[in-house]
Amino acid sequence: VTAAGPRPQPAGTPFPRDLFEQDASVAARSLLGVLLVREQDGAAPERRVGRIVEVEAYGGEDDRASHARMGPTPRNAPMFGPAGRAYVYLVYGMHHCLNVVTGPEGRAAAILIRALEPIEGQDAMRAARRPGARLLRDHQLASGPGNAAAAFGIDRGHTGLDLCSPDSGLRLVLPSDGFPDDARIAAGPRVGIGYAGEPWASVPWRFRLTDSPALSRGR
DNA sequence: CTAATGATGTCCT
DNA sequence: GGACATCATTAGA
Repeated sequence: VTAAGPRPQPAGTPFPRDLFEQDASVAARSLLGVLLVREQDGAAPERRVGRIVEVEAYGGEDDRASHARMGPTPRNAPMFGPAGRAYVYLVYGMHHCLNVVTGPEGRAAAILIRALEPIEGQDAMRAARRPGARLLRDHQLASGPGNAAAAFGIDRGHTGLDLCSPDSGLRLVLPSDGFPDDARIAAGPRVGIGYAGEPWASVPWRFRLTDSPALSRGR
């Protein structure tokens, strides 16, 4: 993964997959500032674009907070697959969460997308949220993992999709104005995984752009 | 503003 | 049967 800074981004350029072929915690940090693009679908005629502002890294069988902690299962199988693909799961029976698979094939790891700052297609995002949430400000449309997936119309049908391919209807795009400064990035413990015990409950694998208004509630 | 709680499906024990 | 990588709503200070 190369230097930050302005770069032209011709249409049809694939996202650099090698970014996801390193440790999940390193890759997660590098995902901050990257754009998630969802092409229009039947229900949402607008293109939707969001900047990733909050992520969490999850490891393999050793990470007691990871879905991969029990080894391969039908649900977590995508985590053991090739890097750069989507792993989407359902939490609490109703919310979808989008992850980017990292690491070499056979080694489970993934990055949870926890919050996005809407850049384009805010109306489509609002329409995709549950009825009660449609009076929100733009920066709240995708703040939180369940909210982000809902705003982009993501569900388990997207699992396995190659997020690095320019042909995918859901894909990643490098930021046209470069990666954010380290000074804007903060790390802290992951949310909602107290059951994992130490050191997993405290390891600082949640990364966020501190000055973004679109962060999730549990800072 | 914070705290409590119900919704709801899938996976693991 | 219990727990869950959560969210929206309601109740209370």
